[in-house]
Amino acid sequence: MPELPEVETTCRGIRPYLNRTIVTDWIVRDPRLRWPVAKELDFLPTQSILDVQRRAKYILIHFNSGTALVHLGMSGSLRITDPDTQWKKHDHIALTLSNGRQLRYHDPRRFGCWLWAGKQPLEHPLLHSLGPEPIGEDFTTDYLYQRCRQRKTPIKTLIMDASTVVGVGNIYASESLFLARIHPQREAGSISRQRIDKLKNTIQQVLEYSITQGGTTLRDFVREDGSPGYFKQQLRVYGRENEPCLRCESSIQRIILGQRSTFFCPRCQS
DNA sequence: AAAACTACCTGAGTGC
DNA sequence: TGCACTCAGGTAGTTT
Repeated sequence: MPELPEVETTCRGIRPYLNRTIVTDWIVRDPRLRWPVAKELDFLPTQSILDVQRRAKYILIHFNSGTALVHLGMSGSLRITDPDTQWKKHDHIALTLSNGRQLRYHDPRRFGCWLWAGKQPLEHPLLHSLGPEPIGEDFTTDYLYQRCRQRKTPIKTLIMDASTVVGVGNIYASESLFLARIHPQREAGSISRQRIDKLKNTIQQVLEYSITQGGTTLRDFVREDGSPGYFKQQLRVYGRENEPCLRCESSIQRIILGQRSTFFCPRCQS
């Protein structure tokens, strides 16, 4: 499931192939994504690609006339291929480039999107009210502590809310809370500033380390060259229900929180 | 304002 | 082998 490290890995992977190329062809085999693929993208051929950036889990591809917003949803991936590579069942979109390569968008569950955001992409409705990047100077202990004040919501729900901080999905939320030794159901407003400081640091460490591993591959995620990410081997609680805690050997528990599976150690996390 | 919940989608896995 | 069913999850949008 693409979370921030997977999107960052994808961005870094495709950027060298896209920057300073010209779009020679734009192919949409199936426009039915979360929202229909934007019709403005039909004008991409002959345009130059200026840069590829990431904001939250959105990939921003900057062309001369504006920016495309690409989201991988839950099962999306982008690969660099040769144009004559056999299409796979859920390859929905392709962007052919002047360097002879092709960018392929694959998304079995079709929860992703390809939208047009014009010349001021950060003002697009999907981007303008997002919280700070977790790996960036705006995500401070004071900020996170203030966001928690008076909030009765479980801390896991709060850190997964993109208006608080972007990029922390279900996997990394469980992992960060384990490392910070905070119970996922703990009321956000009841946590001390010291533990919030610890949590802010563990969120950053987990995400940064996962990026060095190329992200986490559970099922679908592949890098731009088709290879998996290796952070799965580093997961301490996610997906380990009834397995021993790596710290105290208690049985890892799974609960449902905000409709999502949540893993934690009942002894280490209070 | 905040919290809780829904919808969107397909493949994998399970039980009969 | 096949059918019916559940589960997984990012996040915008709706309801309480």
